[in-house]
Amino acid sequence: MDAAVGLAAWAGLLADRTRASFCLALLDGRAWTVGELAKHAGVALSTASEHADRLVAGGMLAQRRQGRHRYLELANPQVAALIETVAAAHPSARNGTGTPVTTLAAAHKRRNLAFARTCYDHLAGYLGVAIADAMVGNGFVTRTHGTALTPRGVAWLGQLGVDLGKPGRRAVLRDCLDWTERRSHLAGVAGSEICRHALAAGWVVRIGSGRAVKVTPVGERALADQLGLVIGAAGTDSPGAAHAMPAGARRR
Amino acid sequence: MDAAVGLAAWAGLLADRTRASFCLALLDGRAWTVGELAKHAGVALSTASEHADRLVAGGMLAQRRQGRHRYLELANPQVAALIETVAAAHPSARNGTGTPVTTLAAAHKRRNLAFARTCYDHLAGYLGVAIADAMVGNGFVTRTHGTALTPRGVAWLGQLGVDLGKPGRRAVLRDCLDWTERRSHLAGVAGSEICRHALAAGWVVRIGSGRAVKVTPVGERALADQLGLVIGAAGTDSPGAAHAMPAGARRR
DNA sequence: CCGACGGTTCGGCGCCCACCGAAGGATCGC
DNA sequence: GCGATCCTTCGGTGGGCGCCGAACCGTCGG
Repeated sequence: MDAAVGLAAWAGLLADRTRASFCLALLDGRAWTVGELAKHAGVALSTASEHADRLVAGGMLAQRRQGRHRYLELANPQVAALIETVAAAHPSARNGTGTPVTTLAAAHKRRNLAFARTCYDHLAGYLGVAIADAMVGNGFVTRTHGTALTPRGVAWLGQLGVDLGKPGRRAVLRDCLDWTERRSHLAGVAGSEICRHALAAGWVVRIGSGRAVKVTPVGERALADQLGLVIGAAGTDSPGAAHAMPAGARRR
Repeated sequence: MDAAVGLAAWAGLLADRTRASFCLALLDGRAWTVGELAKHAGVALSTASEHADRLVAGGMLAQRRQGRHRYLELANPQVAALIETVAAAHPSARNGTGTPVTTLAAAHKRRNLAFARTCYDHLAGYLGVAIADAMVGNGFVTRTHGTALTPRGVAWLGQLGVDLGKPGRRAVLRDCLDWTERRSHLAGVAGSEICRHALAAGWVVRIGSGRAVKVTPVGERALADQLGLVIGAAGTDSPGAAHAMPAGARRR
């Protein structure tokens, strides 16, 4: 009886078309913003916000607030597995429309596809995290007391032709949590300038119209020379890559 | 989006306290009448009848009409496994402070349930998990690559008089998450046959009308002989003997 | 300072649905 | 035939909740 209440409450979280749509979308293992989820489900932002509240309160989703964004993801792998199981098993799974339910395994594959992309105005994905790590390894960035550029790092940027100018309101360097890698990459003015330079110098080029980018041979050499960073042959691009991104949030 | 509708519809079947109560009750693998379910859930007969309609229409339950009775049971083992999984995993463990007003009788009932019960058509609870572990320990079941019956396990079952027959659609052996022990017990055809044999051979007998069972002296001897499994002084329906439950033996 | 933008809160609307009691079968035992 | 039992159908009621737009707030970048 008591168990029935709990079971009903849990099922109730999924028992709404919009919330179910959220959860299915989040099965890709990434974190989506409220706005992205709203657009995906076709509801107003306010509605999506309220649904997000309920899903978080019910323990189905976890959230992380970053700046003016609110990122939502499945609370844990157990929840993901459970949703997958239910979604795969419910009778109408054979919907015939050829839209199979996304599995976590498939999502991992897709992760490799989008191994490099832009996030706002800086680099993200595997590439972004790798660059961040390499800069720490080379002593250009320190993370001992928060994340900051070292004098050597400033010099390195200057040698690339990047002038950070006078300190303004925007942080010079900031960590930005990468939701495919679940680790931080570099944002802020420096992150933005690194991205700008990488594009300008032909280290990376955009793939299609989305946020995905790929590393050119020139870029591979430059990254190896400049940062000792060896990029594996990972980045296979495919039309699916851009499609895998949450709609919206592509700016600039 | 299409999938979201289906998922929401399916979850919606469980997203009601009364219907969830039905499904949980039906996890004992028996067929219940509408009247029994109504009384169990504490709703009017008419209400129960309507809920039964919805659950049948949604593919969760199957029905069989016999004379003036309408028997309801879970549609298939897959549905049973799904419900059990969801019930075991839903995060109502921290369901809030005040809830459970438990009577002593209810507590005893629950202890019996926790000790040994049927789950759909196989054994669950402490007993179910212990049997599963013992079968692994005796080399009858392997869990190296998923859970499977070994040749020795097949032979053991044969010696009990259990013939698994030809492989059909249903898995021969499957793990089923136990919601009191939070560990896996054995389901599938083999799990079902073990339960059937245990009841037929008088190893266990049902307590009252619910899912709870208790191990008989014959069963104790048989489990010790066959599996080297020593069960403490059996679960019983008498309040005084509740202490006999192998409290120290729980978990591992 | 400003405007742009993502998100939240609030009031309100409308619909869905869980529930009940009463009336109406259907089936059993006699 | 009769009454008893089990169930279904139907009308009505109440509450919950999904949805929206408008107002508001905090953050970002200039």
